[in-house]
Amino acid sequence: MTTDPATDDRSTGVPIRPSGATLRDVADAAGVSKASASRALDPTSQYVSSAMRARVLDAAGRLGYRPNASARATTTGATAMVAVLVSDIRDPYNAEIVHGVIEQAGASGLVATFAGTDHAIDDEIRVVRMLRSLRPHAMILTGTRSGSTVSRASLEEELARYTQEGGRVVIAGDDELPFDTAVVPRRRGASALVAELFRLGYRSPALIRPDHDSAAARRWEDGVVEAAGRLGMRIEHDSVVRAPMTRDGAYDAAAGLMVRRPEHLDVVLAATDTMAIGVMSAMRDAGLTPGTGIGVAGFDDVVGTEDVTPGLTSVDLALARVGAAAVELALSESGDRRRVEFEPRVVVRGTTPARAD
Amino acid sequence: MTTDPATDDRSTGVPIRPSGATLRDVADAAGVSKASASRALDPTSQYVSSAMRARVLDAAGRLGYRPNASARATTTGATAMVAVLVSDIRDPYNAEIVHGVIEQAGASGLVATFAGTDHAIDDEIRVVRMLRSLRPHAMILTGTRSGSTVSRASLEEELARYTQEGGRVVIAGDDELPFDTAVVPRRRGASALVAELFRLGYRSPALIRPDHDSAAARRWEDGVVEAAGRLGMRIEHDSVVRAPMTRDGAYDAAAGLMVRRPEHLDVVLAATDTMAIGVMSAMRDAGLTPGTGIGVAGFDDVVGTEDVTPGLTSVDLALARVGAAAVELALSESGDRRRVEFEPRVVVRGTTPARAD
DNA sequence: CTGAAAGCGCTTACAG
DNA sequence: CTGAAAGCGCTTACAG
Repeated sequence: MTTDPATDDRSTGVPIRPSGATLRDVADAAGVSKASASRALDPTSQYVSSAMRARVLDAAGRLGYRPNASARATTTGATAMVAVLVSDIRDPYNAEIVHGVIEQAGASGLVATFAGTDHAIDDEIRVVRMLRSLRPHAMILTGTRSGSTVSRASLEEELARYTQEGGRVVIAGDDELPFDTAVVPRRRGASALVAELFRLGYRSPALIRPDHDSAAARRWEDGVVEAAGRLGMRIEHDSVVRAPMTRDGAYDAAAGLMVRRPEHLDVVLAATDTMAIGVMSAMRDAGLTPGTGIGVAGFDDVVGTEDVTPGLTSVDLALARVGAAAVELALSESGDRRRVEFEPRVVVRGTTPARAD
Repeated sequence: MTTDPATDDRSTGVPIRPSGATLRDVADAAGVSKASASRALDPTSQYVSSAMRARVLDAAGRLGYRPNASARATTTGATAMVAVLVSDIRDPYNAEIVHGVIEQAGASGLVATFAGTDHAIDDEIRVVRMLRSLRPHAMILTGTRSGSTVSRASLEEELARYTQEGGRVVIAGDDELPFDTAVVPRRRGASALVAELFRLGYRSPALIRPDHDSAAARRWEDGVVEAAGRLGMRIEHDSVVRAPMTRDGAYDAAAGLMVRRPEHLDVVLAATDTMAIGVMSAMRDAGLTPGTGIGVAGFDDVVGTEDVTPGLTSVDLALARVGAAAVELALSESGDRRRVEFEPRVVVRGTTPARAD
């Protein structure tokens, strides 16, 4: 499906529509020129008599006038829009970021447009090409992407073209493409979690991590290991277990861990909340109560962890704020590449009470 | 925050952008007129010599030309876009529908735009007004909405204005606004579930339903009751329990139910999968195994029910297809109000084995 | 099959 | 403070 870059995408069978009231109509109804009507409708325009503005506003209201954004955009050169490329909107992680984008875009008077890319870089290239037509102020890339090095180069090239046209590109997620980035603070969050657990008296963690090697999983593990090393906590080699990134995968891994029970083990860290819930079940089925004796902590705080008992300690990555920050980056000028990262918030709940000793 | 309908929303501080190659540039590079270039780029245009088309396509490719969608839209009158109003994208139920919309829109050569409305009708009115500026081909409303009767009337009025301009309005969800609707088959799905359970030998269900009176909850209960009545299954009065729509809410309700244990109870139906998972926990904690003796069934099949053991019987509402169908409704002509509804799919898993008797 | 011209609905210098 | 005019980048009859 190699689309010729020059091929057009007109005529999708979409019918032409009649339009509503136009600036001309408003001007006529108010008895002024189009130019004046345009100025009266622009809240930032200075030189307009309030009498005329009132007349124009009144006429516009009566006619239900809405400015034609396309016409405006062909005049001004760009659409008041940010385009978001998201791998899969059904992933709650992405949905949270997207939510932040929508909110912030709305607050900034922009509309947000989305295109799915199904994790494939080749898809993204196609989508970027399509979106360039809309002349959005910015494109925001979120979610993970996988593809060959060649594809990656083509994607960067297509994005570069877009920036040469004056567009802005912002990444919301991992810091791996050469553009402004609103970072999802995985590494920092994992470190903060470990530091907090240390403060609560925990000393010997086990890790349940996904068995695939995603950037996300790697950053979580890096953060954990970094903080543990710094604080002098020991992570035994056999206390790092790989498992499928599901509740059941983590259940099995944790069940095995509970049988072996490494000597000083006092807390199990799972790479996601969903996995942590599997860990809790495995502990229960092994006759243990999470938080009593051995603690449990998750990561991401995006699924309904408030629903489990006892409450699951986790890390809030402020994903909605990441999305909002991406929009802000897109709207502010910049000379060189920028990077914003929020402080993640460790949320201590019942699964990691302070240890008595 | 009553926005004057006539007030403009220009000048959000968004900078003007330079643009890329233009049709003029392509025409010049190919040595033809703008008109010819335009036709050559239009795959449906008949009267173009293939020699010229080749030259133009080549030039466009070299220049990285992308047609300006805004200019095209001001010429043709409408944007190749569907606008989706969604109450909260973080709700997996909505995310699934939205996913279907994005896919189908992409396949139809349209882009999809989203605006959040936070469940409030007044918000939706504001958003519809804003979106009208974009002249999208259609607006798709999804998710639940709450608001006064007055607000509801204003919303319908604003939407009517939009349809008068030639726009199309489609609902993806419950059948309660006077527009084309892609129905989420809750009622039908609940009936089908009960029929299937009947076939498997179940005769005495208990119901755990949300304690608030949403349209969704009502439709589920209606479907259950209808099928049960039709099949001669009895639902005892004290076997319908209201509970908060969370795992824990359902847990408590089910725990109470297990203590009382209505005489012939053989299956517990929960209004959502999340609630069903709470029911399963309560049963376990009461020393029972879900599916052995008493069955459990959820609804929606949207959360990761494949992760629980035994697998949870549920109903797949085909939400992505609902989203896709909404786009299709938006693109096809219609005289009067239409309504499409898919057959939901009952997914039988380990929690409801066939009963021996 | 191809080109010159008009027009879509707006905004923005440029003159008053 | 107000208006006439030009221009944004396209598409589409209308003549060749």
